[in-house]
Amino acid sequence: MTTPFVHRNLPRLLLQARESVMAHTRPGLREHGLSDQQWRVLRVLGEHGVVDTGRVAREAFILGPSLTGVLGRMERDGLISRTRDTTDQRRTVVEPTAKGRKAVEKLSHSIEAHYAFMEKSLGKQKLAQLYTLLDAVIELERPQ
Amino acid sequence: MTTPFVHRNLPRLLLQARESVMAHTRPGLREHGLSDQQWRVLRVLGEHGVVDTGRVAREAFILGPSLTGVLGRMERDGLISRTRDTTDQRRTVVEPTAKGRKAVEKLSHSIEAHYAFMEKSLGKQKLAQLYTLLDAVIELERPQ
DNA sequence: CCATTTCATTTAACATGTTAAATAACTTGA
DNA sequence: TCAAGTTATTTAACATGTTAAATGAAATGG
Repeated sequence: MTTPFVHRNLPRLLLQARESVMAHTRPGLREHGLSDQQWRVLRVLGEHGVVDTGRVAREAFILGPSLTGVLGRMERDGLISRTRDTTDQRRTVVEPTAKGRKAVEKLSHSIEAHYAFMEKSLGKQKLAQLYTLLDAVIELERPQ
Repeated sequence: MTTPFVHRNLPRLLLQARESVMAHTRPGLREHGLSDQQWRVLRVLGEHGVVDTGRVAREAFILGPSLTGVLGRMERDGLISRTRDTTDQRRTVVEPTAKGRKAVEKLSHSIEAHYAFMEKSLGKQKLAQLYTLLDAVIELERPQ
């Protein structure tokens, strides 16, 4: 039996690229005591202020059950607060604390600087091209 | 405080693209009782036959401690066998069983078919372009 | 108005990711 | 040759991913 693979390994390549980008961001996150996932949550909160859990899950790309734990630890660490939605008691509403907002404020600057670095070293066009191609790949398998 | 983010969220985009591709592959893997990681291991074994754990870890992009568990369950499920390297007793050598090889054989076909589909719907050039851009991003942060 | 259905989140059980420390086997230099 | 350093893998402890089932609160139709 010969090697049955002809093409590059796309999932692995995507995983590796992601790791490569995060390798740059992670040290900053860790300085603030944040995991990757906690940062994703904070980023969503930084964009929208007060958000229900469902939306956090969608935008941070974290599954519900996983998010339950993440939010629990973030609350424990004083990064967010959770309350029940008064109009719909099924929903949980999440809000960053002052500490959480401060982390977003500081980290967002260094992350934007990283994008500037990538635009410079890779080329602004190529980066835009990458976004477009990734969007296209995502669109390929969209259900319905 | 205004929204502090200007750029697209590249790590999230990469994660989403990966999920999108895997969404197509996963059902086939599950039919064979394979997790994503188990498939990555089998793919490496399909490419090299007999490999030591360290190389599996590198090529399947799985950290050592994580791999220990994955290989344990794969051995339990009759997909691989493990032996000590005779010349260097520190190393563990991994080999696919007949069952494991059969899974690689079958799945590699449907996965190659998926690449054909992506080349057709996205364009062969664009896919190649995506590979190139991802390689460039990976190269950006290479240490040393 | 209430039984049924739908929806949002959590719990449970197991697999995997991640870092640090432990183990065990090689390697090296005095 | 042997103590010290290095390398490969595993163990430990905790965080996260993943699927199915449970819980509890709207919504809906008869």
